[in-house]
Amino acid sequence: MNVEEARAKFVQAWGNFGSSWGINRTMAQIHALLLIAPEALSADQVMEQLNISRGNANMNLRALIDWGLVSKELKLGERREYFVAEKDIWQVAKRITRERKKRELSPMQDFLQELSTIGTADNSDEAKALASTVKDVSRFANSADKLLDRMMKADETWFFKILMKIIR
Amino acid sequence: MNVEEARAKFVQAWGNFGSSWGINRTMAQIHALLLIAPEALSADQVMEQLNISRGNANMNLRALIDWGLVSKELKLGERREYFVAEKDIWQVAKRITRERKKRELSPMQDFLQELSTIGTADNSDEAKALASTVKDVSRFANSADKLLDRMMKADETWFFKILMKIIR
DNA sequence: ACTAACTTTCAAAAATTCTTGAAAGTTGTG
DNA sequence: CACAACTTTCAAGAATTTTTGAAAGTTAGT
Repeated sequence: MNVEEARAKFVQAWGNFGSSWGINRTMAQIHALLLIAPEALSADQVMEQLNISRGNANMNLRALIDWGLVSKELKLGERREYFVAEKDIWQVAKRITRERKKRELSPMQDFLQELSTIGTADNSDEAKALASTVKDVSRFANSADKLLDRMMKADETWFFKILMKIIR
Repeated sequence: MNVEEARAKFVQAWGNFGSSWGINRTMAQIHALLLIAPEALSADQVMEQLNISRGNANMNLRALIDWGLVSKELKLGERREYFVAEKDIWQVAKRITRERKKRELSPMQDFLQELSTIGTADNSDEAKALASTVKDVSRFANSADKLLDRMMKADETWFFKILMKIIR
């Protein structure tokens, strides 16, 4: 396997991986492409290398910027925008965690909070089972929330230290 | 909000939550329905409560069983199968983690392993950038793998203890 | 072995999500 | 301002994923 093949495979694999994680295939592929690019790439280079349309490239690049995974880079005296990926994997993990937490965990917590205030007047088995499940899930979600917050404040060294302690 | 509304909202919300986590909406809704059901439900009851077809109910119930989140329950002298969800949220989290790890993390690790063996003969910037990214991602994936393994062996009490230590 | 009571399968339809590309928008330069 | 060089938008089309429902399969009881 030569380098070109390996690069293509990496991009492909990262795309599949991403799509099983709620990040769409193209967005993940662009991310992969930029992760292994020695230099910043223009939108046109991304379009050409992945064989995707201008609109698609633009939309997904913007999404990557939203997530904090990619940033624009301007070259002196050039009109065109270039893009670079954050290369530090620990930063990447933290940013993905932050976005997903915001989009998925927080709304769920708000919702559980809202549900937990329903009338305690009803004594049916249905009401009891619901209340109990809501309480358990809330407790779990709150713990996860705290854990992720702490993770995101930590630096990589600290993270690996904790990790080592946990896995002995 | 009465109990019926609250139950419906819970099922709905769990469905959305699930679908942002690679578990399809109906599968997550069935799971929610069973989580808050005081008693085991038959396939027909699930179909009726969620307004879905027999095929759909059957397929997703089977998937939930595959994931270890639901089990069949036979009532004496009855032909029909009933279904119950694992109610312990910690168990639920562990089983979801186990499945996703198996389906998503392991293939990625295998793939990175394979890529890491590519010829070190090539000295281009492209080759160096790829090798470096692959190495970093591998290291991260291996750590995550170990952490998750350990988590899955732990019991809930132990988990919360560690958690408290981490989040102080 | 036959039937009735269920469960499972799967090809086609529906729903959802992603992609395209052309048109509209923006911005730096002469 | 006018133009060229880009970037952004978005409605329509394509691709993918999910759902349906009827037919086929299974199993317990007689």
